[in-house]
Amino acid sequence: MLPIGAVSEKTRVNIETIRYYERIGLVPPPPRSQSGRRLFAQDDIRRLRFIRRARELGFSIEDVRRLIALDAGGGDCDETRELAQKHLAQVQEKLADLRRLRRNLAQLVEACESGGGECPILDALAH
Amino acid sequence: MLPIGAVSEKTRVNIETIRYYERIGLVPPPPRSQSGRRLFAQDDIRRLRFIRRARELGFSIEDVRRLIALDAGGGDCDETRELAQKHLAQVQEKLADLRRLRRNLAQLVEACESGGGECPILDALAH
DNA sequence: CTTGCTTCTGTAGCTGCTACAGGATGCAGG
DNA sequence: CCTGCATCCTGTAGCAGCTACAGAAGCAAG
Repeated sequence: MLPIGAVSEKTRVNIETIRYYERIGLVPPPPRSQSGRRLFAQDDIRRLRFIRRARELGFSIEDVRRLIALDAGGGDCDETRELAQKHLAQVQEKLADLRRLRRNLAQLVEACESGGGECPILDALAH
Repeated sequence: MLPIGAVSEKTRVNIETIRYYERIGLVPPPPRSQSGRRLFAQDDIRRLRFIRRARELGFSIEDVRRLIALDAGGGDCDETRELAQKHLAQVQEKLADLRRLRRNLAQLVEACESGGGECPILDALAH
């Protein structure tokens, strides 16, 4: 049974974030020492790592909740894949948006570099 | 002089957002009618459009503030370009991050599609 | 006069944390 | 045993950039 600081190091999840996850019910409230300090078991550490990896893959907290449920429920691969595919599609969309944005921005910067009278960036924003 | 609803339509900036911009000092408080309703002039409309375009290019509110100042100050092209370049660099970074993310996610989904025993996605999250 | 649209203010909510303040505990050295 | 520092606790507020109310008031047409 480890205190929150050690768990934070082991899982690379911020202390405040661990407490936050407890507050929103993403991890179960761990037992406490006599003086009221949290004491985490191996299972909690596993779950926190699971959460961190899912977050690193960009899943929302709500998605993480579902993934945890799927994992606990024996691991329904079809549902899991569907969730991941949906998320992947959103990532693709964001990528497309960001690429458009980059193109537009790069064009303006380029126009700006080639000089001229009025600043092309400010000009584009104004008209 | 137009009321906020008309301005919202003309600029395609949400009514609530216009009021929000006024609150944070991004647009100056317009004069009011006798009954206290905002009345916007052509200049306000221009500024709101300017802001919308800058926001669509992904500039932060603070950046927009600077862009407005640059525009008002005669349009220093060097400074404007620098701002835009910095922003462009951030966009590129975000793109790189998102591409990494997509790769990882796509790999998992693919592994999942080819079937097998344990769900590869849940497995990856757990280990 | 009534109906229904617009606008007003002020406040709370969203996501996912992060950063305090102000207090209590735990542990190691002297 | 005492001191001092690290760790932990709770509760609240802040970040970005809006959006969504509630509850009141004005305005215009029929």
